[in-house]
Amino acid sequence: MSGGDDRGLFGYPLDRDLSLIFPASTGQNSVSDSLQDLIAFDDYYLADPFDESSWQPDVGFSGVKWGPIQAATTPSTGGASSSSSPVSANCSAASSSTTEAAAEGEMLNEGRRKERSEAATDADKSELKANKAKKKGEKRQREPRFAFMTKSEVDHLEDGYRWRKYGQKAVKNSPFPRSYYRCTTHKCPVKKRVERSYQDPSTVITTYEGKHTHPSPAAAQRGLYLPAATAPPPQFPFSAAAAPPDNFIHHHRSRLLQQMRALTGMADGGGMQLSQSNPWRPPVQLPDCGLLQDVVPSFFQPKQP
DNA sequence: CGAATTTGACCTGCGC
DNA sequence: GCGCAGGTCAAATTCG
Repeated sequence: MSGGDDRGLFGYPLDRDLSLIFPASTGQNSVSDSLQDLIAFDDYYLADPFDESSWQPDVGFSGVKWGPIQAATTPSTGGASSSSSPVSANCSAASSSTTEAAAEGEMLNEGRRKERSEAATDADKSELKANKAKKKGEKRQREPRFAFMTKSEVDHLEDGYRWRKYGQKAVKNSPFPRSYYRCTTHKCPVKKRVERSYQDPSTVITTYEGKHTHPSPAAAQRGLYLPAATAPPPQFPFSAAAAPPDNFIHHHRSRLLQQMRALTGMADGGGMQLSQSNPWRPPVQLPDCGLLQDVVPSFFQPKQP
């Protein structure tokens, strides 16, 4: 982080800025503690949530290497022409496979259920075989994943969505188990895995997979989320208005600031000016598809003309 | 009593 | 083909 920058993400002094994002009820650490976390962890990210090109589409924890992110290696599935170029920053392209993958996964699960059921008919079984045959030769495609580390006492961090735990597994070379959660909203394909780092037990590693097809319940409850017609579902695990997981923005504050500066063409270290007419309104036009908007509460965003 | 969690079994993919 | 590890299912259990 550059020195001398005592302005927060939205131009407020840091304390106030972060408290806007993290209401007192959600904050576990003091702002200064969190900023220390930021410094400590900024170099140890698995993927940069603000740079889709760093999203690694098929990286399980076993395959994770800590360190700088390389260009995304998109899975080469049957003639896909993605080659080695980074994932497009285009929103629709980034989300295109989500529903298909979810449907496919559901089909496989359905097949398993039928297979296990003693009542499964021959017709069911043949249908299952057909499905399996269809799947054969197609490499199963995973949805993009995004992982981040958080210093926290609790494993399951509040992120505004409702999750149901559906599994837990022991992790090789780690005394801590990995928990599997699914979004409880009907037909929402998002899953997340939570595990504690064996290298630093105070650190929780959370991996999100997929994109929510609905606003966060927490946001809806507060009436902050725009209607679906005007606001697309969040492209990022966190909804626009819901509080992101604890420390998330704390950990990525420097990149948020960088991106904000890039968007505004502001020189590094320059403070942001707030609109006097509307103190809640940011002085910048956020991109339609930027991930940033999913972290920045919707009420910070300027209205479309 | 319904919802959520736990947990052992099972499936899949991958490396050898 | 075999074994291992990750991921998921679903019955049993616990919780509110």
